[in-house]
Amino acid sequence: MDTTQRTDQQRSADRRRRELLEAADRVVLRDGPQASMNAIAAEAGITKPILYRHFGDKGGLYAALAKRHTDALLDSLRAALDAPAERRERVEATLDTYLAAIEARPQVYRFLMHPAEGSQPGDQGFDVGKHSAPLLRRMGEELAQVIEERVDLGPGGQQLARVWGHGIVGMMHAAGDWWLGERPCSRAELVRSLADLLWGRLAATGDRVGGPGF
Amino acid sequence: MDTTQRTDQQRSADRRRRELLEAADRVVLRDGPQASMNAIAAEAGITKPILYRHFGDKGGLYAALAKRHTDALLDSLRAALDAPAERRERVEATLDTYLAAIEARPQVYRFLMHPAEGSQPGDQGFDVGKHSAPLLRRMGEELAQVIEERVDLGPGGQQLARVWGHGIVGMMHAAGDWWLGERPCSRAELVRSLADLLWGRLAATGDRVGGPGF
DNA sequence: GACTGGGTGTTACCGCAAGTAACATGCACG
DNA sequence: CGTGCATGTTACTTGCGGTAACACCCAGTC
Repeated sequence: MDTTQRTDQQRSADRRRRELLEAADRVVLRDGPQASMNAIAAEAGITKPILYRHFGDKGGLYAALAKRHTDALLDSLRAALDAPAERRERVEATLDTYLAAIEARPQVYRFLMHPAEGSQPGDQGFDVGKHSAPLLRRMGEELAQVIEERVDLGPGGQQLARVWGHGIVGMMHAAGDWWLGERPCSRAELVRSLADLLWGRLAATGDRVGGPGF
Repeated sequence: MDTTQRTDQQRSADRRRRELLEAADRVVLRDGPQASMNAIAAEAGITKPILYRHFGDKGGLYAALAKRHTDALLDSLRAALDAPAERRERVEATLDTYLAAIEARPQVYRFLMHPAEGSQPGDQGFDVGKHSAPLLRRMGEELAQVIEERVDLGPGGQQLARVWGHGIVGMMHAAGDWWLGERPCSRAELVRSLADLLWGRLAATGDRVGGPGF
């Protein structure tokens, strides 16, 4: 009855679970986010019900899979974010880390950005606003915390930090997504451009001469 | 054979098409993005095959529906963006317009942000980077164009404007999505915070005293 | 050695949604 | 009248998420 007790069976079950996750990983890497449970089970050399015993439903498998990658990516980002360097350097390193990750494994990244989706069994709660990928939310909260810790924003700073955290993450995500599709420039250029944006260059630059209106 | 010729039948087909779109709109507004073709057909008082005759497949209906809303939203945004006012005022008006729209009709907004998704019939092209909602892409391009027209960014400005367009749109989207879910502050505060971010307040604010490291 | 319990595995099925024949009907035009 | 054509239907196929029922293996135990 001791909860910390780990029997052989429990350990082997954990190992099995990890194997299944790795098989799922391979399928997602190959087929993208619409990988079916059947395909994943086949890749793991088993059949569907076992997957369901381990993960409950597709959302459960999704969550477990997403957690692995999200944790890994967040670790990298934290490292870049907490480096002992100037703020601009840290920001650029963080952007570059994220972009390098999505560039290296676009299928995984694509998978992570999609929530549970349809799932026909009865109307699930369906809270509005829940549709953004958990990865984005977690990154936003993480960044918010770092900002709040390290930047002196005065009163109301906590809320400001959270807005900024989610905003910056969204900027990074959307720009990265677009860049991945069109590849209009090098990664370094993209990083520079985004950092410039965050550094207020939009506000600092003058109007174009001869523009419309006056 | 004249392509510009419009027979009575063609006009009535167009009207029918518009009626179907409005029915679909109603269902999406009620059921969210997982609205089934059956439900839409029932709402329109007809049956599935007619929908398929008009729109090809679910993606076609999705695209037609999305286009209507996207066009409408983009018109509002253009109005805010092109107003004869200071840049900061225009930016705040644009942010507020977007946020007001998603606040007013969250279901529609949620629908717009989701691409075709799975669609099991054979692997469609499946280009990486195609997964971001068309609305986001279009808003990004639109904003990029406005930035390029009105801000003097020097050489390489076109590319910079595009990066910024997509980045700013992503910031707006992610922050809006998070805000819609948690409602941590008023819309006006959110607008102010985001505009502050774009105005470089992150770079201008000093480090926190007594922070970690040194 | 027989009995029992839990984890692993299977086949076969349900429900549901997308998409598709194949058939029926109303209506213009020669 | 018949020929074309758009509009509408019912009834089906396919594929996926998810589940029920049954079979096996291997511990521990009397």
